[in-house]
Amino acid sequence: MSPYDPSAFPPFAVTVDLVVLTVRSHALCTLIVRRGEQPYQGRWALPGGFVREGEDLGAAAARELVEETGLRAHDPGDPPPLPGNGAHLEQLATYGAPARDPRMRVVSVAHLALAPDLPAPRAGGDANSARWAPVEELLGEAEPLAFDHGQILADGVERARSKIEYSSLATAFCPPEFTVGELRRVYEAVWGVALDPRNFHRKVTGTPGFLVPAGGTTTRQGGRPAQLFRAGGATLLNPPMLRPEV
Amino acid sequence: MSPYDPSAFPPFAVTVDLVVLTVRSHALCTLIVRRGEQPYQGRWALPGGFVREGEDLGAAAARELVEETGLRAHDPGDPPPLPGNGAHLEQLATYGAPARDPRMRVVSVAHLALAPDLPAPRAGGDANSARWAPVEELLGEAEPLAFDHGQILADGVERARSKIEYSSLATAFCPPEFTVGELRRVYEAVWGVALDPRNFHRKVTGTPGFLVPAGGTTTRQGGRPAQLFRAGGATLLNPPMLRPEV
DNA sequence: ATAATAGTGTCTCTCAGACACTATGAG
DNA sequence: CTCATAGTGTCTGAGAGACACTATTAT
Repeated sequence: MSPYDPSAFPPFAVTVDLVVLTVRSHALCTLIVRRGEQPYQGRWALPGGFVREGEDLGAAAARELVEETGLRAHDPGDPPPLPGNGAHLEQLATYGAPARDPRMRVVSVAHLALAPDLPAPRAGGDANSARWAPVEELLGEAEPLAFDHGQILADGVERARSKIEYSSLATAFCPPEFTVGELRRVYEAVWGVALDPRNFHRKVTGTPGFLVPAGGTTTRQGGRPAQLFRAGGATLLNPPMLRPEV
Repeated sequence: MSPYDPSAFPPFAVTVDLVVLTVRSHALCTLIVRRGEQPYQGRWALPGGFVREGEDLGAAAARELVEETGLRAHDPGDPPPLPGNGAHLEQLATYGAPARDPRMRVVSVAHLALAPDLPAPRAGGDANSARWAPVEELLGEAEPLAFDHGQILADGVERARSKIEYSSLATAFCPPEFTVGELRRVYEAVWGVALDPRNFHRKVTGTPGFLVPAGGTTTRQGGRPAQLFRAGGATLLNPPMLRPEV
């Protein structure tokens, strides 16, 4: 069969939706915006928008990320261009059920972004129209997100949970310089479990290339001053960090 | 920002492309078809086609799979509806670079299918227009696939290679009843390495729920008769099978 | 002083990798 | 017989989990 006949094909709208995850006060949170129009008017939804003509999918996701958060994305392999102001961005999955939008046929290419805590939502500058919400309460049945965004969020959270097992991606949730304890609290928040601080310390400092000493110390967590580290070049964790009770 | 304005959006064509993998005579192979029209006329490409109006993305991929191979797909969680005639099918990634098709804006939702060896290509019944090719030679630079299909194939192969580490997906390459040695040869072909038969045997038979005895034995590999097994209910392998030299 | 967090050392148990050895068929 | 593959047992070393213990700050 020939791949297609360019003169006859059904037209689709293509959008990108973003699952932006961060860790705020010991909880995994995601960015949601309030819909101003029908359908699902007034309901919370994931940020997103059209892919423009001549725009690549990843570029559209990066543009939306800047518009919604001010965060500049960098590709998985590259280091952050501006230290402390970069976010990890990767394609998640594509959602195209025929009736997922009641008005027309829309295919959405969802992307997953991981960011440190710093930025406050600034969609329209209105705190009532955008906020960080704990994923725990969004995935409950109380007030579901618009469209199929609940499913997209669940898929994004599961991707993040599994990927920090075997990669250094958890450092994307941290500021440029961070302590072992802060990194451990990221794992604990994302997985929702408690990890042994001693074993965690031995594991991450003993994996070559995972962490590199940044030189200083900090007491911002209280207690004995902790060494500061930067993310090392190693992107693959072998052997992986083990998620308890799986 | 509002997700979109339904009156003004650039139109896209949406297709599905298939990376169909199987193991033939100790080599990981993929299904390719010869293009009959411009662009890339006469070049080999991945099978694929338009998503129809009112058709879900996964349904379009399953339809293309039946058209190209006669294989019926089943969802990851479910057992094969017809024993021996099912293939694993899952979404891989979406490719939408603006110039990936010179004629118009096409977004392709690539899918990955894993199938046992049995079927012969039957696209148009013409052996010259469809064939199983070892991925090794397709990923070399000799005669690249049309469009960005070389990249799609590489991504699909990498997905398969990593996923059989921590899941029971390798059984999707096997007939409904298979021996431990046949399963081992699947791992060896997909990873391109040699595995110790004794340690492999101990690992897979010692993992609860991975394999269930089917009752009989076979000597189709020569040597001492081997027990036949079916894939068990366990889909997640914990601890995972380790890929050597990583 | 106490509380809090950082960091080290030590024990045990599981498991991967290496490999000797036995079992059972085909020729 | 030989050869091929199936299957079991045993040793060793790496590493995860549990947890005692010390170190260094704030209050």
